[in-house]
Amino acid sequence: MPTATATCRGGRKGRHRHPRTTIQDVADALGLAKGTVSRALNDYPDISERTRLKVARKAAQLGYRPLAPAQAIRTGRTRSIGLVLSIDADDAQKPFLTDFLDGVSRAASAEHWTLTVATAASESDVLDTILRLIDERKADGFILPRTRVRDPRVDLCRRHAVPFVLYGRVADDRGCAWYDIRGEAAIRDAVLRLAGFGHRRIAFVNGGSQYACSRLRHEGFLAGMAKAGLPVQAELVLEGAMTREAGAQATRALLRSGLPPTAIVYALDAAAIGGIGAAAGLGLSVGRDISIIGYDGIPEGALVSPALTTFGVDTCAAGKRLAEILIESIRSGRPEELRELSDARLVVRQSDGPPSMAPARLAETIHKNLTTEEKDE
Amino acid sequence: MPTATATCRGGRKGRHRHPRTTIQDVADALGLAKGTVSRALNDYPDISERTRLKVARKAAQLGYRPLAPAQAIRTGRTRSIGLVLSIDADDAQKPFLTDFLDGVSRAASAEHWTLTVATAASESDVLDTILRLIDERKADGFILPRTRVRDPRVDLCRRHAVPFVLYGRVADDRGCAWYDIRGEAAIRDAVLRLAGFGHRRIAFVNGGSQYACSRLRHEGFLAGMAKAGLPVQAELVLEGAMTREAGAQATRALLRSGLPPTAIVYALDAAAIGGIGAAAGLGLSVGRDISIIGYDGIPEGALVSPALTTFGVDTCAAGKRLAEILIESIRSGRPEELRELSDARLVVRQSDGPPSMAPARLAETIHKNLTTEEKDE
DNA sequence: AGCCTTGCCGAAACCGGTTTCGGCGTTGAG
DNA sequence: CTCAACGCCGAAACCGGTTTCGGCAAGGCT
Repeated sequence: MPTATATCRGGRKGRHRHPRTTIQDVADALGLAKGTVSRALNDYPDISERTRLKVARKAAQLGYRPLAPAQAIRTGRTRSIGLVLSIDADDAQKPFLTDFLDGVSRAASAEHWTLTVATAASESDVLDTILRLIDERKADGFILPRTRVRDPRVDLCRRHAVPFVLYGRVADDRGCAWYDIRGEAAIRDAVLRLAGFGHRRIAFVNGGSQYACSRLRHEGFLAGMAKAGLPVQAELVLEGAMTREAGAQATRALLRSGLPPTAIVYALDAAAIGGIGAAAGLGLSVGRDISIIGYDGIPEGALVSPALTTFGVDTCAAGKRLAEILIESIRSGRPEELRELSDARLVVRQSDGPPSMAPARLAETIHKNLTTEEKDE
Repeated sequence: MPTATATCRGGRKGRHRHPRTTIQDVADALGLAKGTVSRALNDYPDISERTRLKVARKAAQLGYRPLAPAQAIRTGRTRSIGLVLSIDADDAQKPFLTDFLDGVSRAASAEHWTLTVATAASESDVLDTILRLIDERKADGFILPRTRVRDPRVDLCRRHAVPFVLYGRVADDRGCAWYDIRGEAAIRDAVLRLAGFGHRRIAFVNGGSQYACSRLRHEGFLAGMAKAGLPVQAELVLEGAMTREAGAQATRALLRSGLPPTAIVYALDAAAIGGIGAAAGLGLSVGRDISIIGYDGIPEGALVSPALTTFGVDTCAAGKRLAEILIESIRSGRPEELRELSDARLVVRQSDGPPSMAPARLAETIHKNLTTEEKDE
């Protein structure tokens, strides 16, 4: 056995404070070649069981941990999940993030992977950032949240043959792994719940139409109305309300219209919370005069008054599953087999109930409460 | 010039779908040695300005991006910031996280660094995870949030000579870079504000005593009381309330005591929000009968009723500065020179004001509102 | 003119792993 | 008994960069 160990340890550079056991150290300690140790640790079939065990034991004893970048240079794998967030996005994203990251990084850490997070300032910057991470090989694959109907990030990953998993469904999902919540079912159930209360004029305030989920939720609204036997009035379906303020505006528009709805379903809690404020501002008793149901399950919904009835999404679980799916997809190379749907859970609170009056009387009430200036609008 | 380019591109392996321009490609395109190109790109002094420019231009033209792991293997640097979160922590951490991560990853991305996030399930798991990231060289340095008075993570990083920056101050800060908010000043100002309203019995509900910030905030409370010329009653200082529920409990204990305070300062908004609920539950009008001031500036504080007067921390800016400080510290190697303090900003809302009655009468009011069972406790 | 700098670059070692290739000894079949 | 097949491992190439070392040419100095 050569004296390579001694050579390895102190001899090389005076710089390294901590000696770090390398694969060579393990090999020397056993009188094996480092290539053999590598293959033993990576379960190559041409290593005898006896050697494999010896190596595993010695590696553990020496506390050997392979240097991730050194592995990556040859294998291209870093054991890291990429996540690029766009920060200019609506505040709807905010509450979402905490639980989501919690779930993702928890699942990643469980597999001894890490999560690589980068932030982009705009839509095109997101693509640039993903590309940078791909080129620098800082991530083995990506989680793509908030999918759009036609998502350029998907094209980018496909073009570079980089694995990815979608949080949401996309128009063309060939070769895609994805996970999603059945938002359409939740919205449909919201409509049915309201119809069950006796509401007949039910409005829908949707999010941005570029997002895949908005389209599905819209379909869910239509399905619910159809199943309840109610006609859909075009003027009672609004789009693009992603923030509290936008939700408030949409709500005012609906309530001030000729024949207002007695119930409103929102695609996002943020918008619904804005809606509660707007309705209250018009002198209405939310939960009686006007019923409101949201979707998301953000914690603020429990604090607002009256507390928001909503469909809660387990965002943490979603992040967890997405990470697991991505890792599995990278390992197996078969993304199409990894697709999952989950359901939102109804959280009953105080913002909905049977209508206290018919739309016509509601219109009168609202008009009466308007100040003179407001009437001019 | 040799025909290395052709050899490089297609010839090597049939596997690589995307050809990826390597440093060799750039070198070949210019008829230079790859070592020369590397030195040119890294601003070595022995490269002529003319060559440096030629290389920079050609590299940009070819879209060359160095492979991060390949660089790391020699330099030990990955351009990535490590952040290990412990998920068992109190819910006080939750709202904090979103903005914080936003700030950190934004600053990191601006320097073309990335953020590497891992999650740990317990305190000791945090240390293991940091150690794993160090051993695998997945992070060049760490941001250590929520510092404890005596923090084992600091010892770990020191022992392994890994750069780090603290969010918070620590007992022994030799060789530490840190950033912190003057929480003690905020708590002191809260006391002075209440004293200015005419309060004389002021209580303090602190967070966990293991955290460095709790100690400072306690000092701030004492400083405020001293400056206001008020005596500190030991029974009016409570510790360990990090959650809404714990805050509610502490508040009930204070209010049911013989001579209750007319104002309470909380070290955390979460506890303060719990306190608002508890006080309201005892039939008190928060903002009149009992004044409450929090600290943190979490969004829920604006939604609760009455809205919480608090000291808001710009968590996003904190994350941003921490990332910048860490990067700078890694580059310069002089952490001690990188220490910064910032201030929380008073956010006046409705949960505080002049006292409506003296402590003795307040006690009577509270006692009157208690149900029979509650009185038995 | 001769010599010593100095500026600038090529060549090669190196980093710590992974992967390929070939060879040795053993075994089994012919 | 011979030869092929096989199991198992050593040796070396390789990955894509960084860093060291040495040498050539131009320039300054005596």
